[in-house]
Amino acid sequence: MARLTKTHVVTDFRRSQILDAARVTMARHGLARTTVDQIARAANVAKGTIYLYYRSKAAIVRDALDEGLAALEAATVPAIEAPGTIDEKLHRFLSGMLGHFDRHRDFVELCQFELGVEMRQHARQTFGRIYAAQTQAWERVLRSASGRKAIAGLPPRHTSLVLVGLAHGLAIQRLRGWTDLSIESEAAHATVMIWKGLRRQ
Amino acid sequence: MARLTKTHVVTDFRRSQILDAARVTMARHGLARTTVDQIARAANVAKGTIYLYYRSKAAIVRDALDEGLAALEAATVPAIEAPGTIDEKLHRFLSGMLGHFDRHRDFVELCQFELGVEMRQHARQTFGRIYAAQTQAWERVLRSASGRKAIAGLPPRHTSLVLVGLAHGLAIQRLRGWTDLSIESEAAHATVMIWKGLRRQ
Amino acid sequence: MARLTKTHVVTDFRRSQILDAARVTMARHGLARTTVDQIARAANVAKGTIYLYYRSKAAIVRDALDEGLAALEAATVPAIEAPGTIDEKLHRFLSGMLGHFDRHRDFVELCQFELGVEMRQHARQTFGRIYAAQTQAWERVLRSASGRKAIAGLPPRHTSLVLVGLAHGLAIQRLRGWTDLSIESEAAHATVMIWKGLRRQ
Amino acid sequence: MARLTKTHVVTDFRRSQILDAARVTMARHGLARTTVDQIARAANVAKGTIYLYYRSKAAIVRDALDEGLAALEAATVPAIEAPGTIDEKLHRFLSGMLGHFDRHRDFVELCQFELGVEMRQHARQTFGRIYAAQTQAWERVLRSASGRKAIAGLPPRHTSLVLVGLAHGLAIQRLRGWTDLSIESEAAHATVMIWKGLRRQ
DNA sequence: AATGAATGAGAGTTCATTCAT
DNA sequence: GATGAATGAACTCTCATTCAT
Repeated sequence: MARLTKTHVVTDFRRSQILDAARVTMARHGLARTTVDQIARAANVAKGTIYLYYRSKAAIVRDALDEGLAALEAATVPAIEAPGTIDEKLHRFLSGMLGHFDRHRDFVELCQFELGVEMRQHARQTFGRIYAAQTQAWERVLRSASGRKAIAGLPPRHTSLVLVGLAHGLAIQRLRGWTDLSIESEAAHATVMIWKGLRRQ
Repeated sequence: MARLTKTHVVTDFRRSQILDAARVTMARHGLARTTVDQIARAANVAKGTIYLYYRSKAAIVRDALDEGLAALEAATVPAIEAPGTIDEKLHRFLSGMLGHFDRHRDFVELCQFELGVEMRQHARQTFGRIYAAQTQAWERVLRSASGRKAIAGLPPRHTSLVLVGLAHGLAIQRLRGWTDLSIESEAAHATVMIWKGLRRQ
Repeated sequence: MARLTKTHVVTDFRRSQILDAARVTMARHGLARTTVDQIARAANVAKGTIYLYYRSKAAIVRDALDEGLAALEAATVPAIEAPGTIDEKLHRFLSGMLGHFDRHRDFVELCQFELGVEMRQHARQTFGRIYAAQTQAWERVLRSASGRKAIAGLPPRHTSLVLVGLAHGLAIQRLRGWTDLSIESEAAHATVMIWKGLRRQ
Repeated sequence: MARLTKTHVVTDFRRSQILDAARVTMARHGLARTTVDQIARAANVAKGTIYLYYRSKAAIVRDALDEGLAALEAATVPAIEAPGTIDEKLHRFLSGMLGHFDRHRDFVELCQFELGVEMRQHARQTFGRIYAAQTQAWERVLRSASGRKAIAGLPPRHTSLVLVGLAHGLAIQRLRGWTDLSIESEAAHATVMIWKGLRRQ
C-alpha cells in the first residue's frame, strides 16, 4: 500500500513536472515549434523519461489541453449557479472568465488553437461543451428571473449566447493585451452595462 | 512598359494562386501539418515555382495573414465611422465582424493562432492595431453622443472596450459553431440589448 | 511518351541503385544493424532520396527479398521441367540451386532469415511456394518415369521431398563455406549418388 | 564451500531462467525485435537483474546460441559413431538431425541467422565445426566400410558431404513446415534411398 | 519561367544499459 | 541481491529548401 502510494506520488509528480514544462515551452515557442527535447530540458529530465510517462507528444498536448479546459469550466459554471442576484452572478462569471484566461494566458492562449486536426476536434468539442454549459446555466437563470418579472422580456436563449460571447470576447482581449483595464474594473463595468440592458426598467 | 505590366499581372496571378491554395490547405490541415508540397498541388504549380514567388513558407503565412487582417479592418472600422445613429452603427459593426469571421472561417480561424513566435507577434500587433482602431472609432462616437446627451453617462473608453470585446466574442462563438442563430438575428439581438444598456433612459 | 519512359528509366535506375546498396549493406552488417543512412551512403544518394523511391525500410527489405526469391525460382523449376533424362534434370537442378545460392550468397544468405515477424511470414510463404513448385515438378517427373518403369519403385512424393531437401542442404553448405568442392563436382557427385539410388536396378 | 555452492546454484538457476525466457521470446519476435524488457518480463525478473547475470544482450544471445549448438552436436555425432551397420547409423543420424531441429525449432530457427556481424562469425564457426565433425565421422565410417568392400566405390569425402547436406536440407524443410511427413517416415525413407545408392550392388 | 528530383537537418520514438534505492 | 526509473545515443522518417534541367 505504502509502495503503491509512493509510486503513485512519484508518477504524479513526474507527470505534472512534464506537463508544466510542456505548457511553458509551448506557450513560449508555439506547439509545433516545441520539441520533445525542449520539454525534457525544461522539465530537467532526459528525453526518454518523457516517454515513461506519456505515450507520445500528442498525449502530452491532450493532457495539457484537458487540464486547462477543466480549469476553465471550474472557474465559470459554478460562478453562474451559485446563489445571488443576477448582477452578482454576472460579475462572478465575468471575473471568473477574465481571471482564468489571465492566469493561464501562457499556455491556454495558444494550445487551444494550434492543434492537429483531430486534437482540434477534441478541443473544439470540449470547449463547445463548456460554453454550452455556461450558456445553459445562464438560460436557466434568465428564465427563472423572467418568471419573477425581474428582467426585461428578452429571449433567454439569445441573451445567454450574447452574455457568453461577451465574456469570451473580453477574455480574448485581455489575452492579447488589448486592454489596459484591471480585471476587476473591466468585469465591474461590463456587469453594470449589461445589467442596465437586462433589468426590468 | 507593356512587358513590365504583363510580368506584373502574371506575378500577381501566381501569388494569389498560391495564397488561395495555402489558405484552403492550411485551414483544412492546420498550419504545421500543411506542407509546401500540398500547397503546390492545390495551386496546380510545381513546388519549385512556389519559391519563385515566395522566399519561404513563413512568407506565405505572413502574406495570407496580412491579407486576412486587412479584410477584417475593412469590414469593421468603416462600419463604425459611416453616418447613422448609434444603434445603426452598432448593428453594422456587429454584422461586419460576424460576417467577416464567417466568410473567412476556414483560414482566419487557425492561422491567427497556430503561428511561430515571431509571426505571432506580428499577428498580435496587427490584430491589436485593428482592435485599437475599432475601439477608438467607438470612443469617438460615444464621446460625441455623450456630448449630445444621447447616451447614458458611462465612461466611453470602458464602454468601447466592452463593445469591441462583445463583437469579438460573438464572432468567436460563430467560428466555433457554438451558436445556431443567424448572423442577422444575432447581430440584431445583441444590438437591441446593448442599446438598451447604452441609451439615455 | 518519351517523358514517361525517361521518368520510368530513372525511377528504375534509382530503385535498383538503392536495392543493390541495401543488399550489399545488409549482407555485410545484418538486416537489423543496417541503417537507412548506411544504405543511402552506399547508394551514393541522400537519405531523403531513399524515401522518394521506397515508403519505408521494410519496403526495401521486402523488395530485395522478393527479387531474390524470384531469381531462385527461375533458377530451379525450369531446370526440372526442361526436357532430358532424369539424371540430366537432377544435374541441372542441383547446379541451379548451388549456383543461385553462390551468386546471391551475400544477400540471400541473411535476408531470408533475419526478418521481422510479418516479413518472415511473407518470406516463408514465398519460399514454401517455391519449394512446393520444385517438389511438384519432381513428383511429376518421377511419376512419369515410374510409369515407364524407368526408376525404382519408391514413392514419388517422398522421393521428391528428399531430392529438394538434399538440394537445399547442399546449397546451405556452400553458403556457409562448409564445402571445398566446386559447384560442378558437387552437383555431379550428388547426381551420381542419387541416380544410383533411384534408377531401376 | 556450502555458501559458494549455494551461490552457484542460484546463479545457474537465474542464468537458465533468463536463457529460457530469451529463447522463447526471441523465437516469437525475432532477435532484433526482442527487447531486454521482454526477456525480463518473460523471466519474471527485473530488467536490472538480467545485467547481474549477463554483461549484455549480446552475451545472452551468444549463450543461447552455444547451448543450442552444443545440443545439435550431441544429437548427431554420437549417432554416427555408435556401433551398428551403415544404414542403422544413417537412420540414427537423420533422426537425430530432424529431431533436434524439430525440438528446437522455436529458437534455433531464427537465432542462428539473425545475428550481428561478430556473432554471425561465431555461429558460423561453431556450426562449421559441428558439420565438420559430422562429415569427418561419416568419412571414417565410409572409409572403413569401403575397406570392407561393404559399399560402392564412391569417394568417401564427397559422399559424406552429400550425406550431411542432405540431412541439413531435410532438417530445414521440417523447420519451415514444407513437409508433412513424420520424422520417422522421412528418416526411414531417406535412409532407404541413400542406402540403395551407397551399398555395393 | 517552370519544374520536381535531390538534399540533409531535425523531428519523434525506442531501448540497451546504468545506478540509487 | 534485486529492483525499475532514468538515461541518451541511435534509429526511422519528414519536409522546407535548392538547383540542374
